[in-house]
Amino acid sequence: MTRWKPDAHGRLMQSAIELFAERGYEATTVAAIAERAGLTRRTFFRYFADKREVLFSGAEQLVTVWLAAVADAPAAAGPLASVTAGFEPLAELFEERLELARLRAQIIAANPELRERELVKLQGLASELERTLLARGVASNAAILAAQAGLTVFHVAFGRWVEQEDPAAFRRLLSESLDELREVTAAAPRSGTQEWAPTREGNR
Amino acid sequence: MTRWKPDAHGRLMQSAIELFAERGYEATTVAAIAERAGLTRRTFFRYFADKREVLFSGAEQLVTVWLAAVADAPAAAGPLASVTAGFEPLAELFEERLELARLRAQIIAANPELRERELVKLQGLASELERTLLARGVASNAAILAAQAGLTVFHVAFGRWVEQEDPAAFRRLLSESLDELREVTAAAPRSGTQEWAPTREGNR
DNA sequence: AGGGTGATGTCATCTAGTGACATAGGTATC
DNA sequence: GATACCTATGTCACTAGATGACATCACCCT
Repeated sequence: MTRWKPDAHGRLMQSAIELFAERGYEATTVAAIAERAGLTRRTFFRYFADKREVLFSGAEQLVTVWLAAVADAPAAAGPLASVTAGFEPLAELFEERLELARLRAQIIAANPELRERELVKLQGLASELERTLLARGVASNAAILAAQAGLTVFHVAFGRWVEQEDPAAFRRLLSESLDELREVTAAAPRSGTQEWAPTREGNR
Repeated sequence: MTRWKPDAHGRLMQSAIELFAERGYEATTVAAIAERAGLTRRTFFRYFADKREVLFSGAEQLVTVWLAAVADAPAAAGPLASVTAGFEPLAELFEERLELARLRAQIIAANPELRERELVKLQGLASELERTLLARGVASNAAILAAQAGLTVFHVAFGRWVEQEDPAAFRRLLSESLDELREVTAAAPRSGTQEWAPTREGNR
C-alpha cells in the first residue's frame, strides 16, 4: 500500500485543465487546483514552476520524441527532411489525445498570459531542433531555417487538427501544411528574393 | 507652477532602468522604483500594466515610426522593400540612444521573464507590419513572410548594434543583415525547396 | 527495531497587481 | 473672485502567486 495516491503530477494537470475549462484560467486559483487533486498549494509549486506550466509540462514529451526522430533521420536527409522526419512519430503520439489537445488549445487561446508562454515554448523547441540539426552536421543558417520552417508547419497543422473532429487526420494535415509551405517558398515571382517565416495567428 | 514634477512616466522608466541595472530585475521591487521616482507603487501601475512593461513601453514609438514608413513606401515597392523602408527612420530614431538601448538589452537578456515579454512584443510588431502590408494590397502570404523577414533582419542588426560602440553603425548593420538574409534565401541548392525563418539567439 | 528517506503538509512572508475612495492643486464657469 | 469640477496622485485594503523553513510520517533498508 502506497502512502499517497499515485501520480500527483497527473492529478494536478487533470484538475487544472478541468477547472480552467470550467471557470477560465484567471478565475482558477492554485489552491483550487491543489484541493481538487487532494493536495496543497505548496505541493503544486513543487511540481510546476508556476501556474502556467501546468498546461505545458506535457510538451516535454513532444520535444523528446521530435528530437529523437530528427537525430535518427537517414543521414542522407536534408535539413528540412530531417525535421519533418519527426512528423510520423508525433502524429502517433498525439492521435489518441485529440480531445485533450483541443481543450488545452482553447484554454491557451483564451488567455494572453498563456499565449505568451506558448510562444516561449515554441521558441525553445525551435532552438532544440536547431541544435540537433547542428549535431548532424547541418550548416548553421540552414539549421535555423529548417528548424523554424518545420516547427511552423507542425504548428499550423496542429492548429487545424484541433479544430476538426477526426483524430487520424493529423498526418494528412501535416503533409498538407508542408506542401503549402513548399508552394509559398517555391513561387519566386522574380521580382525579389523569396522569404519564408512562421505563420502565427493569435496576437494580443 | 505645476502641481507635480513633470514626466512621471519618464521618471519611472529611468528609475526602473537604473535599479534593474544596479540590483537586477527580480531584486528590484515596484515600491523601490516608485520611491526613486518620487511616486507611489499604485501610481506605477497607473502608467504600466505590469512591472515588465516599464522596459517595453518605449517600443511603441518604434512601432509607430516603422508602420508609418511602411505605409508611406513607394507604391511600386515590393513587400519586403516596403518593410525595409522603415530602416532609415528607425536608424535615425535609435542612433542617439545606443547607451540606453544597450543597458536595456542587457537587462532583458539577463531575465527569462523579460525575454518572454520581448518575444511577445516582437510577435505583435510582426502582425502590425503584416496588417500594414495587407492594407497596401500585398497578398496575405507575402505579407506574413515579408513582415517576419524584415523584423528578423532588424532584430539581428539591433542585437549586433548594441554589442559594439559606434552609434552610427546601425544603418550599415541593417543593410548587412538584409544582405545576409538574401544570401541565405537565394541559394537554392536544387535538392529541395529553400526556406527562411527568423533568427533569434537568446533562448532559455 | 531503529534510523534514514522523500513526498507531503504547515506556517510565515514577500510582492505583484487591483479596486475603492480620499486629497488637493489647477482650471473653467459664472 | 468664489465655486464647482477635473485629474494626477496618495492611502488603504485585499487577493493570489511564489518561496523558504521546518514538521511529519509511512515506507524502506540494514
